[in-house]
Amino acid sequence: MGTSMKVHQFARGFWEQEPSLSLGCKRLRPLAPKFNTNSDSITPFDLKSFIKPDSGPRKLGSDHDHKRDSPQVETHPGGTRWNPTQEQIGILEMLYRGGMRTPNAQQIEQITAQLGRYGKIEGKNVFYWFQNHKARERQKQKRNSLGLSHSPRSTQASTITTTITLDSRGEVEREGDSPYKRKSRSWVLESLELEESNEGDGTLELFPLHPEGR
Amino acid sequence: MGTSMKVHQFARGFWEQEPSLSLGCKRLRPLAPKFNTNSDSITPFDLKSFIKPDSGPRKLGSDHDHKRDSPQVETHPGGTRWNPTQEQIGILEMLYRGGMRTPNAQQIEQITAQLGRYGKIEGKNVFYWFQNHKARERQKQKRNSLGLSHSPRSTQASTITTTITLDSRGEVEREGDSPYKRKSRSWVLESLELEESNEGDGTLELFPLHPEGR
DNA sequence: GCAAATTAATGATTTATTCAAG
DNA sequence: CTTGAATAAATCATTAATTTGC
Repeated sequence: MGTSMKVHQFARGFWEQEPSLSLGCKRLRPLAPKFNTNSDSITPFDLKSFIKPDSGPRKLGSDHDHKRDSPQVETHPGGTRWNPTQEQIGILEMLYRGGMRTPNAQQIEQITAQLGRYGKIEGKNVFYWFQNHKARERQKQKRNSLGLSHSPRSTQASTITTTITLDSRGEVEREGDSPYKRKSRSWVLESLELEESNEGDGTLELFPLHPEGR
Repeated sequence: MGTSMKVHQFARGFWEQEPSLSLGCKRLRPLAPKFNTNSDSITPFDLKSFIKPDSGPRKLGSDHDHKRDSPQVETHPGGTRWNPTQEQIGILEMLYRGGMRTPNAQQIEQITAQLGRYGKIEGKNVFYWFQNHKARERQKQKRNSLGLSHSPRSTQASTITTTITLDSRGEVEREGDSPYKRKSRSWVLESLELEESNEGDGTLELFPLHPEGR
């Protein structure tokens, strides 16, 4: 328990050499009397340790039985993206209409748990769904208000406005009315089988959690 | 897959507390209304549980500090935001100039480990640093090219050419010329001392990892 | 010389845009 | 075409550097 750190990733690194980039980009005000307090045996910063060992690009999504993770290259893993079921979508929309905009960590956790009953899903899927749905609803609305005077083509009639009764006591935030409120972002551990061996070899996956804004 | 979705722990963000006062506040968990999830997965999906329980809507705006120390302060012991030391900045810049743009999970992990020698740092700090630095270098450059479009004076005479020894074997990718490549985002567990078994929620913190793109 | 007030940097979040799988 | 996924741009918020008045 404390400080276990393990990663699971799926990407390759990038070491690009920028020829010019230049611009010293030094801090303009380096005058700060900030000194590192520790001065013990600081290794001279071994650059090599930063080199990407290239080792572990992992696939994500469907995790097959990679007992010993085969150094699978990052080729698109099978079943890459989430494919929501009807129930999942329905619930998500219900929540959305109920006023939920950008769930926080706990909420995502729970939503994911619940939706997991209807099909495979991860926390980040929920997160992304809200992000996308919010954005797209907004842009759809904008398009409507603009094009409305023009061609009443898009049958986007009647916004649902179901206003579910969930006891969102005063906390339902409407789509556009929040002046803006900022909550801090939370970071959430997503999951993953961690039947790892000792030493924290469990692969973890996470997702960020944006509380919402503007 | 084992399909054992392990769950998520999460860490609340830092909520401003006393802007000026410093004192080791214990990290408090926001204490979410996370009721027992062990109610089996047979729950018919309780909508209520999804409603924003509060969990930290930070209305702010011109609002100032309230003195009320709600139990959800959760200020990190050290302080709120990462304050890089000179060494850390130096190394990061070195890496940046060396071509690193958006490190992947492993890289961040290592960088964080190394930089941790010089001061407190978390993985997400590294991640954010690269994001911000990249963006700000870019905008600085743009601003320059616009304002100084006529001065042939390239103030940056000699490119550093330090050519860090990292054996970026064939992995060097250019900044702007990459046609485009997209890799999936990775999410990495950052770590965390989690003590305080508040109903078994270890606080974990993570950071996302973008491979880079475009 | 110090400390409150001001300004400049920059860490952290949110939103908008883009890419591509299905 | 729809939409999940990912990145970049914009924005917010906080800390440091700097200035100012004593």
